[in-house]
Amino acid sequence: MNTEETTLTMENENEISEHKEMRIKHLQDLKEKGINPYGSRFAYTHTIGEVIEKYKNLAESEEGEEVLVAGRLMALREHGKASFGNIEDSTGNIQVYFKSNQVGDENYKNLKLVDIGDFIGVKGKVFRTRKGELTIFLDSYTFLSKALLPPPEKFHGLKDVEARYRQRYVDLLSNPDVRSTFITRSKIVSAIRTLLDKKGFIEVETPSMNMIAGGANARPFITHHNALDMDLFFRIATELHLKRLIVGGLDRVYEIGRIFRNEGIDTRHNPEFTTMELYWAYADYTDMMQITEDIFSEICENVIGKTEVEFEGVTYNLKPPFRRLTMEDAFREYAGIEMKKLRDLDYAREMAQKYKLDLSRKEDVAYIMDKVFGAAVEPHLVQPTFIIDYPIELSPLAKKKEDDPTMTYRFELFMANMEMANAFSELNDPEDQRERFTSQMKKKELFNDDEAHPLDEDFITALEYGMPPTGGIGIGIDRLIMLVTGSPSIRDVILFPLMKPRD
RNA sequence: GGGCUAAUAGCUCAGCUGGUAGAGCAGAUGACUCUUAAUCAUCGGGUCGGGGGUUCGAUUCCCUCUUAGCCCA
Repeated sequence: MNTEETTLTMENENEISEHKEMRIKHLQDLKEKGINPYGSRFAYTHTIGEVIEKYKNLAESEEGEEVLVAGRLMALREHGKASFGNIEDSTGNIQVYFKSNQVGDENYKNLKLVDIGDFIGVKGKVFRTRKGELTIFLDSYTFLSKALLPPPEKFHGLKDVEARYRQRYVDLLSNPDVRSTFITRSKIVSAIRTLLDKKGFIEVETPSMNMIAGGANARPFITHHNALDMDLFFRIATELHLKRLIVGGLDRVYEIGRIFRNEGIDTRHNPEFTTMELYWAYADYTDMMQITEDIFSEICENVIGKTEVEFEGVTYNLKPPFRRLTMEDAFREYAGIEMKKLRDLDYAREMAQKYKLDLSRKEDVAYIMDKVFGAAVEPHLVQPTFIIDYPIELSPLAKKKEDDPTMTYRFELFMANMEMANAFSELNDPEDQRERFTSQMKKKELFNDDEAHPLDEDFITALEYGMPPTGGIGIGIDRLIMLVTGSPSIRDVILFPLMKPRD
């Protein structure tokens, strides 16, 4: 397609903005001059960050070596026959100095065809201006790519929340803080891997699409395989496959994986999110508390250099040990409720009413207990707290307690009123597991509960081959990142959060 | 699911009790060879989220839809 056709297509599609029109004109002018606006490989000698680091002590009288640097032009200040600009790459932002009698008259005139947002490659010596700004004194510059659309306002950046999520590329290119959040995200995930690898765990990958979506109580997404003419479910957890691997003799495994839950969207929920699940043979849930403390504190220490994080105006201390509180004690301490009495349906209903809970869908005692806990206790769980020992009905995959078969060896970690982790001593008795699944199925029938755990026959078969006693944990990675980066919404830590289409 | 709020130039935002819109940045043209939110002069840029209603007249008032944010369940 030649230039004229390109322009026509663009103009026909929608009304073209003044800015875009001008930039297309610059593009054409460049082509007419025989300059390719979309260049190719540029062999830079330094990243911008490297130049800044290398010459941070350069004195005003000194002159550095010649460097080649590439980046996006973020600002241009013209002064007749000399101009200052700023170019930026992922490592930093540096000033460049175009001077007519240095780059040559023709090249200097072509600067008119450079727009803010364009990518250029530059060559020149590093020096420091009279005002002390580290600057590259350009001998030449090259066009690397044209930006047909202008970047957002240089001072405020892109503020519109909706636009930031929908067009994350614009958000990223104009807001350095946003880039920094996602770089931190990457560092956190990487630090988790390093820590677990050091502890002898191996990272594995298990299927995202399955015939059965198990490992949690949640509604799955459904998809369809055409060649097999078969419906499949996207995973809602990685648990059941990872435990199969424990059966198979991989004694320490983890997976950092995307999971999908067909539920509402708010500041703490995105339909797809990332969990780290870990299973450790011959360990139990007390070991899981230990490793949770290790992960949270070490990750903080490694990534932000301290074990205190600021989130929504509150300082959280992630230095171990975290407080440990049984669910029973938590009910008593924060709500004055005797948990055992909640097993009485009338009393449970009474409490549900007290906390104005909607019971239209499910009426079973365990469900109410869970909801009452959420309403009466969770708001009090600010600093990191392990809530220990959960009722058996809420924990179909956890081992029951030896001294109380109505309870399981399970804990959840709460912090900032968010559930951050969920762990248990894994149920490894296949007969017990079958009973748990069966009672979940009954719940499904009785209460039309579409979040009840499905029966996974193959998983029971795996347990029949024998699974060692095992401790397992799942950690919500997105929420961990929210905490560490101080991001109030999960959408701030997911690059491309799910958005409803416009219109 | 319910309530509240928001949507105005490419971006950030003003716009009073209704009289068809302004600024800054960005852009164009010109001046300027050490500026850095450069400066100065001139100029262009808007289906005021979509649809409907009230009115002589609606960005403004009413209804409705869409999207987003916050709070509640």
